[in-house]
Amino acid sequence: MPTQPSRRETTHERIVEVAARALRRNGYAGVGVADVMKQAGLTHGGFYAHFPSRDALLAEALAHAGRDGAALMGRRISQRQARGQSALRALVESYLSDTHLREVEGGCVVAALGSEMHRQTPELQASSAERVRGLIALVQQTLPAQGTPEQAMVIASTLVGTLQLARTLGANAQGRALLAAARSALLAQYDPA
Amino acid sequence: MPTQPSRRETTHERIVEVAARALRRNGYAGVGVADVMKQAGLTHGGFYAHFPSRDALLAEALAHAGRDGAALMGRRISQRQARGQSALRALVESYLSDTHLREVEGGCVVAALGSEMHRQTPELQASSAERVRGLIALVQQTLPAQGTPEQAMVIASTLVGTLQLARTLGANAQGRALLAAARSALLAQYDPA
DNA sequence: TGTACATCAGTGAACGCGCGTTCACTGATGTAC
DNA sequence: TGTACATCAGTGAACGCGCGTTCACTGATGTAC
Repeated sequence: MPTQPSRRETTHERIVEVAARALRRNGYAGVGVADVMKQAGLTHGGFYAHFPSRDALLAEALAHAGRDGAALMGRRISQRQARGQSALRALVESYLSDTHLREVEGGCVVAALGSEMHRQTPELQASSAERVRGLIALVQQTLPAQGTPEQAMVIASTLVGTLQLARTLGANAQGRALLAAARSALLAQYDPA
Repeated sequence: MPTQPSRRETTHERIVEVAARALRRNGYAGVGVADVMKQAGLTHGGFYAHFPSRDALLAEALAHAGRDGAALMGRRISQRQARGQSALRALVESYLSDTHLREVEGGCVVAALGSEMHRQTPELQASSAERVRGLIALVQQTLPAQGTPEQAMVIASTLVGTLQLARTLGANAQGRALLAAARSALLAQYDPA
């Protein structure tokens, strides 16, 4: 059985969770040590008992955000599959939903940080590339057996690009029209049910 | 005939050009007043004779980057069309080229800033949305007459998402494979020549 | 069970640095006569 | 054409502020006996 986490571990985890949300909401530059600590109910002085540097926090937060977003997406896909949707349709409709459009801080980290990823330190870049491969793998899992890796890559790219452009246009008719267009195009091509 | 620009106007333009490149290379947070002025061959003190604030510079730089990227893409598309490619193929192969993968600071501003756009001030957001609509319009122009606005939206989203994910994977085999996958998928579907 | 002590998580003041912004000043350009 | 003056673009020192980081200290938790 797993030993129950110490107070220190609980706090550490809470800081990372807060940072993982701040990272998606505000971007890399928007994650401040004092701010994160305050949101975790602590003072900023204690930070360096948990992390050697702000960069180390970012690395943990990025990995956490990846797991977090994937877990949420996984739950939503399962719900839709339980209602009889194909795996691919469940993914496309979850990812390109109005909910995901608005919910940046709990959503897909690749969509939230896509254009900033290649500007980070080598460590963060490597971890970011891992997040991208994870998203492609998630898409691949929803494809039927004859689905190719190339198809998974293209679908993942379209999902990310659509969500970003829709967020830029805003959570209004324009943004929603963009989501709707991508949903029907993807489903028409890859899920002709 | 156009009056020739004053010294002041020439300098102003030079600052904006430098900022437009810095913006795409480093993101919004990576554009520093002192840095831009230095790259423009000036000292930072003179900045406020040209712009009321750093934000005002960002607004001009964003618009400039949009025109700049579109102009470059336009030239490349024309070159390819002159060699007999269809407009759509020319766009897809230019946008998803290895060159564009590496050339962030002179390339498409929507790809360079996509995930940061919705976090900016209302003025910058509005201008960013304009850049997105501009990209969609550019795609629309390359579609055959029966092409729909929805198709243009989806293609634009795929282009942006693919370029970002490829840049995150790196200018190596992985990144290039992603570009190649999207090129052939888009051409197979929308340009069955 | 109770007492004394060690360990540990967190506090809050202070630091150095970079950045946006301001401003008095300089040197060059242009204009009046 | 030449001189005197006004205008203007750019300089460089200085400012205030926020942020990452450090550190001496406190109060609570746990351990030894």
